[in-house]
Amino acid sequence: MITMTEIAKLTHVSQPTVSRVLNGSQTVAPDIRERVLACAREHDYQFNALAKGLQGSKTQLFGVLVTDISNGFFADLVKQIETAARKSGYSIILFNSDYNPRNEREYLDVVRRYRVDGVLAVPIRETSPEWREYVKKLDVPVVTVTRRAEGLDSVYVDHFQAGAMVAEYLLGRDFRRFLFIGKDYDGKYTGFRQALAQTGFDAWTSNIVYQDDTQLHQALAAWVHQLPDRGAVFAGNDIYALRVLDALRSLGVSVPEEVGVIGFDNTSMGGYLNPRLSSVSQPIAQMAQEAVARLLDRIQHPGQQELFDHPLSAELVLREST
Amino acid sequence: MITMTEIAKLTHVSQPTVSRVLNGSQTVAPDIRERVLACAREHDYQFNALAKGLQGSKTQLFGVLVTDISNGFFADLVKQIETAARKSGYSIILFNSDYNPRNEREYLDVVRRYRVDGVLAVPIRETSPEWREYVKKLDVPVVTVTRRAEGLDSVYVDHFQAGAMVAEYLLGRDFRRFLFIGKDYDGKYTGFRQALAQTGFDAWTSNIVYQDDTQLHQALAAWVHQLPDRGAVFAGNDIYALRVLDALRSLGVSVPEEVGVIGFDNTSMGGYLNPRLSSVSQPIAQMAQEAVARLLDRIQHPGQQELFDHPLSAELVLREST
DNA sequence: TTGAAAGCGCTAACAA
DNA sequence: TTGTTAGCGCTTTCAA
Repeated sequence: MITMTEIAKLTHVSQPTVSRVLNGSQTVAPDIRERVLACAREHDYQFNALAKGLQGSKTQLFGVLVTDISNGFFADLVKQIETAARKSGYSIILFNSDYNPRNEREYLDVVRRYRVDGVLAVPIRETSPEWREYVKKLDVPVVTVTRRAEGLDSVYVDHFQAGAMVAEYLLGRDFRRFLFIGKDYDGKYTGFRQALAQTGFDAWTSNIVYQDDTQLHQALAAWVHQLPDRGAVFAGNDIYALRVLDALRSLGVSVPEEVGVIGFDNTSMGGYLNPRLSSVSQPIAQMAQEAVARLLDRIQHPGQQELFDHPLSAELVLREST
Repeated sequence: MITMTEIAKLTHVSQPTVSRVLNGSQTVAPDIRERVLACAREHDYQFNALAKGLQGSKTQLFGVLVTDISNGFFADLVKQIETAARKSGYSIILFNSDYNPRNEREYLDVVRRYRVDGVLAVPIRETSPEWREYVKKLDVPVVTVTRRAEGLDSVYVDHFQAGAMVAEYLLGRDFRRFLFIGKDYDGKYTGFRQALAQTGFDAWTSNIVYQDDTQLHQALAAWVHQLPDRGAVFAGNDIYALRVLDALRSLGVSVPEEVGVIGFDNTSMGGYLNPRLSSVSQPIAQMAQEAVARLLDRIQHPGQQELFDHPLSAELVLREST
């Protein structure tokens, strides 16, 4: 691939002059400019981003760490991030932690090796103080996406509030027993429970941690069986919801007549399922844009103090399943 | 971030010696090694990948171009590619062309700027001679994934054969009229038609290009209406299939009794749909691994002539929808 | 308006 | 076994 030095030789000017032309400096004689540009075009010159990044800090690269790109929600998120980044001339190096903290830690190192200008991360252990300390010590600005991390810039949806909103809605739809699919420390579940507790339904709600389809099937069967009232399942994400729907179908339980189901993330398939899935929608594009904007801001104004911590709100998308 | 030169100063050795230690050279005195390693650890040294890539060619970076990461199939593919690449110490720069040739073209330039060691691409216009010429002229090895590009290394599933397989299967299931959702130049459709033609069903098959749900709904309604026999819809991908299923449901058509539906890609949701979706499965992990292996091979042995063009075979995954 | 020179962080000769 | 030197491709002074 041709370099500035080579173009300089071919056009009989100095290499810095080539640099000036190619970077659009106005202080170059028109004839030289023409000659250089023509030569660059002819040889399809592409600047060496590595050399550029070597002295100035700007590599025009973001590191993007997600937990699982094969989850439609994160796939959408990455797509939006890529789009937003590209608009500012940034490319993204993608990492998939697979919910493994070891990977997450390793990728934060890799990201530094490439001297990325910033990092967008979907953290696994955003509540872990050690993790936050580690991140803060990095010499790269990091913005946390979809989850709030204390002391770090975060662009996220308030899961606690979203969970409460789901509870309120389900109560209004005359569901009286509740099952959450996911971890018990999940903010959605905390908010969900608390809202239910206020109306005295605390005792009627439980959670199960998804392991595999057989386990889910059995747990659901048991739960459905002991239902005195109409129950609702709140799935931690749409993938779980899809499986719940399938399990209920094979159990012969009608949705939403006997049991309601609501998902989380409002992935695009939801609108086409049978029954169509109610779900909690997160403003993915907005999150991506704000996160990128915030990161660019941090890059342009390093050393700024105030944290960015502005939760976005989720929205209920109601369909047939509730 | 600390550099080799700084470590050299702190430990009173020369910078190349630091380089030797950190690269595991055995020709360094144990005490010096210890001192240097301790210092590097203490300051959390991370080598500068840009500086490294600047002279040697190896950046340990792959460019990965896909058409649409938000499609579950490609999301899976990217995940597998990332995993396979990481095993060889590679990171990936991700690009999403959104089926826009202009983007594709631009990203091929960006990829060169970062001096990636190789490119894995899901091409949009793999049949276009200009595109192939352009790619061949790049000084970066490119491996085409999921689609075959004449004259380029390609790791793909034979869509023509897969389409023929679908035709054969559907005929065996007593379907007698056929509708393909997708472009008429799609290899799947070509193979599908040809196989049907051999049995005299050519006149009974047509295709529609998906635009939006309303259009799909109307086209399906018309098609269903004029069905003299039991018909089957072959969707170009599972996303289309999901929409077809939904449209048929709202048309009151029962699947698979009146109309069969088969998808393509066998994305994970298929097994949970109602009815569960038959689909054509592509060996994603295998494709990713072979593509990465092939690319590494090209990088290690540049200038090798023979092309890699070995189609993998697709597999029918039969479920309730047919 | 242009060029010469230095230097970013590293690897790769070559010398000692 | 270690250090010196040069150079990858670029930007950034500083002179001319």
